[in-house]
Amino acid sequence: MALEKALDVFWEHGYEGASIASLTEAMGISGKSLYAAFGSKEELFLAVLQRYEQGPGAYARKSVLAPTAREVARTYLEGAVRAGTQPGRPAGCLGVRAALAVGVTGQAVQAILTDWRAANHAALRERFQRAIDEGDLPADADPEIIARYLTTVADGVSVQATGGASAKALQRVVDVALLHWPPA
Amino acid sequence: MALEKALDVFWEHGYEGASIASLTEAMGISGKSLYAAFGSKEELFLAVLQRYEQGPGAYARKSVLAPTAREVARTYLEGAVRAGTQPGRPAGCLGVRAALAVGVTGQAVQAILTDWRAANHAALRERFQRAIDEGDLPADADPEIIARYLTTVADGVSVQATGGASAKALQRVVDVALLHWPPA
DNA sequence: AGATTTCGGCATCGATCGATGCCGAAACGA
DNA sequence: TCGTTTCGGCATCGATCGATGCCGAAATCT
Repeated sequence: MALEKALDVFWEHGYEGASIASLTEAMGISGKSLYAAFGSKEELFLAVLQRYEQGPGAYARKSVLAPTAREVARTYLEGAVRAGTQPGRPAGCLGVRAALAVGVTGQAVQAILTDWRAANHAALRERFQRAIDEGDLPADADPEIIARYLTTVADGVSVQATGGASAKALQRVVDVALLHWPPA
Repeated sequence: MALEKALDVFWEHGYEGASIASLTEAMGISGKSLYAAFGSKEELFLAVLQRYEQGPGAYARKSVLAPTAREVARTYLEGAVRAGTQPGRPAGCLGVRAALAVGVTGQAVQAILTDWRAANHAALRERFQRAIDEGDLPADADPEIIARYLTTVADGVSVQATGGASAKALQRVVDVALLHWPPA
C-alpha cells in the first residue's frame, strides 16, 4: 500500500524532512496523483498518522484493555519497544520523531502530534483511575503520576531506539521500569 | 552573547528548522558576519552545541562527579528536568530535539547528536562500573542497563517537556524512577 | 583631518521546497 | 475500431533555502 510507504518516509525523516519528491518516489505514484488523492502534504500526513495508529502504534490503544493495571503498563512499554525496533522499519515512534522540532511550515503538525501524545497520556491516566476504583491499585495511588511515568519511559525508549539501541537492551530497560509495581 | 541566541533558535526549531534568516535576526548580526565568524550553518551548530554542553547541558558532565552512584543518578535526572523546563528557554534537550528526524541536509548533524547521546550513556556506564569496583553498587549490578535506564528516562523527560509537561510533574516522575536503588 | 580598514544592509546566486497546469499515452465502453 | 476518459511524466510556478558579492557607512590609525 502506498500509505504504508509514505508512513516509512515520514517516520524516518519527520514531517518537514520528508520531501514531496521522496514521498512520491517511495509511494510509486506521481505528484499529481498524490495531490488528487490526499489534497496536500499535511492531509497526507494525517492519513499516515491514522494508519500508524492502526498498525505499529496500535499497542497504545490495546494496552488499556488489559485486565490489570500491571498488564496495562507491561503491554504499553513492551509495545513501545516492539514498535520502535521492528527490523526493516524506521526506529522509534512516529509521534515522537516526526515533529519534536520544526520550522514555520511544520507548526500545525507539531501541535497535532503534541495533542496525540497528550491523548495517549490521558487514556492511560483514566485507565489507572479505573484501576483505583476497582481496587486493582491502592486508593492513594496517583493515576496522573503513574501514567506520566509510563509515557516518559516510552518516549525515552523511542529516542533510544532512534539512536540505535537494540530491542534487547530496551526490553531490559522496560523490565527495570516494571520491577516495582505500582511504581509509586 | 550572540551564540546564546543562536542556541535558543536551534533548540526550539531543530537544525533544519532553524533558517539562516531566523538565526541572524535572533543574533542581531548580518548574514555576512555569521559566515565570517562561523563559516557555515553546520559549524555554527557545532559551536552552539559546545555552548550548550557548558551551559544548560552541563549537568550531564557534572553528575558523574557525584560521590555515590545514587547521587549520580539523582543529579543526572534532576538536571535533565531543570535544563528542560527553564522558564523563558526552549523546552527539552537540544541533543534530543534538534535532530531526531531530518532530511538530507541534516544527516551529518543527526549523526553528531546520536554520538553525543551515546557518549552521555557511556560516561554514565563507566561511572557505574567504578561504583561496582568501589563496592558502592552490588557486584552483580549491570552498569550498562542502569545507565541505559537513566538515559532513557532522561530522554523521555525531554520529550515530555517539549510537549508541555511541567517541571513539577517531571520532578515527580524522576522521584518515581529513583524510588528503588539500584533499579536492577 | 585625511586615508585606510572593517562590517552590516541589500541584492542575488543556484538549488530545492510544496503545489499545479499541460499534454500525451494507456485504459475503458460502445 | 473509434471516441472518451483517466492518469502519470514533465515543466514550471512563486517562495524560500543556504551562501556570497557589492557597496556605502562607521570606526580606527597615522
